[in-house]
Amino acid sequence: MTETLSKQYDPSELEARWYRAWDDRGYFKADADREGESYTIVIPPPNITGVLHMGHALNNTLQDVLIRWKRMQGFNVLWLPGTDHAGIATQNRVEQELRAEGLDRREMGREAFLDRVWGWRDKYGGIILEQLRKMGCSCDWSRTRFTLDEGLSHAVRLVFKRLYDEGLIYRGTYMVNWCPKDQTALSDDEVEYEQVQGHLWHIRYPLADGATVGGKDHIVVATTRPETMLGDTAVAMNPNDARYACLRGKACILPLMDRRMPFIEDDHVDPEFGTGLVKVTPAHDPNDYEMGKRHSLETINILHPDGRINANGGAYEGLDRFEARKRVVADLEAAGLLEKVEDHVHQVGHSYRSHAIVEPYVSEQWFVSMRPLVEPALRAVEEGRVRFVPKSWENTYFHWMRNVRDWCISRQLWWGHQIPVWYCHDCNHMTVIAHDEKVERCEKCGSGNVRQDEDVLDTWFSSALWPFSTMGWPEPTQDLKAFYPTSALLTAHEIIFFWVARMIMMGLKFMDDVPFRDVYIHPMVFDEKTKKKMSKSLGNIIDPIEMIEKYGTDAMRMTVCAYAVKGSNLYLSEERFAGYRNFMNKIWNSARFVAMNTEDLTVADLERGLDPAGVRIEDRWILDAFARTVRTATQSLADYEFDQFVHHVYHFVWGEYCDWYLELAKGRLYSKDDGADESARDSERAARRNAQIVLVTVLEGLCRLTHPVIPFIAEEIWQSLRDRYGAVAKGKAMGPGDAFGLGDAFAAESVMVAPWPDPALFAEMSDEERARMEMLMESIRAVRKIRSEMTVPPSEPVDVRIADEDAGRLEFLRSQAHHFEALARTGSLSFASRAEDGGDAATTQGFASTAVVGSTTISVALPPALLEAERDRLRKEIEKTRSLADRARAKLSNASFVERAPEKVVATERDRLDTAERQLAVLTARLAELEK
RNA sequence: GGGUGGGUAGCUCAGUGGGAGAGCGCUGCCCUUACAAGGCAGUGGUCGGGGGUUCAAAUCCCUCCCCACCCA
Repeated sequence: MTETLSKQYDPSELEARWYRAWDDRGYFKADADREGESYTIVIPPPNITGVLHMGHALNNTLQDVLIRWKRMQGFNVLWLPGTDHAGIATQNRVEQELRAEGLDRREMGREAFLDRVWGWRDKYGGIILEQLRKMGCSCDWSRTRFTLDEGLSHAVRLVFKRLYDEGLIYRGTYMVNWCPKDQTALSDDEVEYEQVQGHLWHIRYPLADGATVGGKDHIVVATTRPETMLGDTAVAMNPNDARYACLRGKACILPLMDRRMPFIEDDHVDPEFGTGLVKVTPAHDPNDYEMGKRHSLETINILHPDGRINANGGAYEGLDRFEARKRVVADLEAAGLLEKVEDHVHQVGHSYRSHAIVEPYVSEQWFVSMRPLVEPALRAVEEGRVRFVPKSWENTYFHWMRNVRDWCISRQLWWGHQIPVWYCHDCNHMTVIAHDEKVERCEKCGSGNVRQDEDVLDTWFSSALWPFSTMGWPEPTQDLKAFYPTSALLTAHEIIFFWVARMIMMGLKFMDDVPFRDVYIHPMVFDEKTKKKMSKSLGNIIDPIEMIEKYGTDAMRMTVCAYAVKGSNLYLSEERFAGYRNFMNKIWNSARFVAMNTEDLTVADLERGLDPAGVRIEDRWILDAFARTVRTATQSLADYEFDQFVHHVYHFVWGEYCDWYLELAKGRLYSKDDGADESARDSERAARRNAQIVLVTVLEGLCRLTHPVIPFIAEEIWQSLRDRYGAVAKGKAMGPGDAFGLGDAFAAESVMVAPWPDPALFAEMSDEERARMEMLMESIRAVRKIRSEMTVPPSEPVDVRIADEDAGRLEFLRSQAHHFEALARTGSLSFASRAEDGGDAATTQGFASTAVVGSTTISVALPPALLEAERDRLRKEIEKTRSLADRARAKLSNASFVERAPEKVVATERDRLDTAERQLAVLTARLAELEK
């Protein structure tokens, strides 16, 4: 498809092209009839009102990484996408539009309004799914679901009916959280508590019938919401509070309302708080509501549903609750009844949707009885049938589950699943049905005088069914059989209560099995500069689409994976994205390098494989490093350690493949086969071919390994390789013992459906050999370091002498002389078997700078002018080495260390001391010479 | 008030009993024919404070301080 890789890495062009190709070829589609183990994820359905933010980008990238990885591993994969109708948010959005047009939903009626919302949804509700495509998400779009789809709505009604029939759903008048702005009830979880700087007003309530306490004719109560006094019906004290024992049986007069109220005694009153006396407002405070029930107090509701004071508020009728507060306080002050006002910081509940202050409000609502559902859901996690990752989130889950109250599920909205209950006006019977037909007659008395409940269900009620309602439940579909329970759920911790816990309950209740095996809780996205959660109102948003346009999708994906550290927040700034765009550029250019240097490499060459005679240590080293990278990186994915996966890949690509292997291979690649005799030319050609084979093999494997995170660039490069080497026979061994599986990989038409790289196909090297390779690299680095510290211009060759008493090491280094020339730009290179001979290198110029690598002494010839600089360098080096030696010596001279520490540790310490002392000897001797 | 997580390099974070690490940033040198979105080399840390256990503590225990989030 792609002939050559373009000079410039241009993400936007190739991303669009590949996404279309994958989609056209049907790679995203799951097949429920396929044999084999399945791997399933259902998407946390984004709201239709949403536009993609960084949290979505993270959430969906991680899901796509897992899905692409498992797909390559051969699992029968399903990633099921969809959206959530988001009752309050969507209704608000459309009402806003209406207001701008001077319209009101109540005037237009329910049906017309719902038409309008559906219209809005058809127009805007799919935006976020389009954005997921742009992110490269490999969802099965043919299975896209919406919580208000007919199938899912039927599931909702059926669940409602079954729970109702079992007595687990009930209707009743209770105190709920009320949002006066949206005029609807909210569940406990939909209330967010924010710290607010408020006041504590101390109010005098006169005692009735001329009574006194402590010489005063009034008592004092403290409150943060003075306007609620309009609904007070008692004053409470602790029964053990001796101070107020004399008030027993007495009464007081409620100011402004002139209401006579009893004193009651209740254990819940804290004698330490405030004056030890509390006003009791049963209609507007949850604690007072309970107290009111215990003492049979009158419950006086003083609020209209929109937050204005109603007729029970006397003179304050019609005022908004906040205006009423001001007026009540002013009037109390005027009457001399305001004892004092204190500043008071407290938590105030706000609606998580409208952000209006929530009122405790008594009304008739529908509830789900939680206790019977909680028990099995708790056990599922306790017994490990559902596993939280990181595990610590289990505590959050347990704590919530053990303290949960019944769930208020009715909402005074129109957009949503209307409650499937018909009330009979004649016999008061409730007819509850699951099918989607209008109920004409009461099922009990047959009366046609029936009316459906106006309200809709909490959006989370339908989300709770998502893992099975999306697969066709209650029908026994093939999808359910193949893909339920799902494998993993990925989400942020903020919806563990809203969603995760409820899915577990509903899954166990209606599917008789958990909805997912793993729950991976990923971090929340924060802004690196402000250290705050990204939010529109703070203006600290990083728009993922903008990042994609600037840096490419792959860079965006890799960035969020790199920072998806377990159990931590994710702090992002734009520079991070640029960093990983640079990484894409790096891979791109390494692929170009490979292409430019393998033009004469043929399919037959690859099939013939490595020529054993020409395999070099660096070839084995890079194959070994790649195998190890595959192992550790794969384990990282299995552990949901996306940051570690990125780290391993990054280090291999940049630090090993590019920085070292490509450089080490250049000598062979650039060699002109114009050698003296035929056999020399042949062996040079074989060596060159080996380097080419290794370059291509590792690059191909890298494409497969990185594909889950950076699918586009991986595919582009992989296809460019396949264009040239796709004909390599399947299962063909690539040389003695080196079956890299290249042919098997290219049997796939896309890297997306190619097999996951198998580290066992790459021969790993022994520890000794690896150490040898590392010694070579360290020696090269030692020369470079001296060059750099002595400011020798890069273009100027330096003469180097390498001395080692270990004949094996010396011989090895001698065999690598060409690498010193290429990577450290050495001029004349000589070898000596005695360390003292190192100084000979000086003969050419004036003196030599010395470095010690293990038992090897490396001497770099330098001009006399640098003599003093070298002395300084040596002194520093000696200082460092000496402190190392001292530390080791101190440990070893400690008798209890030698006695009690494991033998291995002691041996390591001895080695350390030996090495340091040997280095010291060489370095101090050199310094002494130079100081002569 | 209760709970959870955390405090390690300028920044973001790994590291959970045996010589303090990564990426980015920063400094110096270099347009060396894959890549200046680059190369080579380097700087940088009383591992929040104090105490303890241990031959040995960033790591385990106690205590204090600070931050974040959740719950009431």
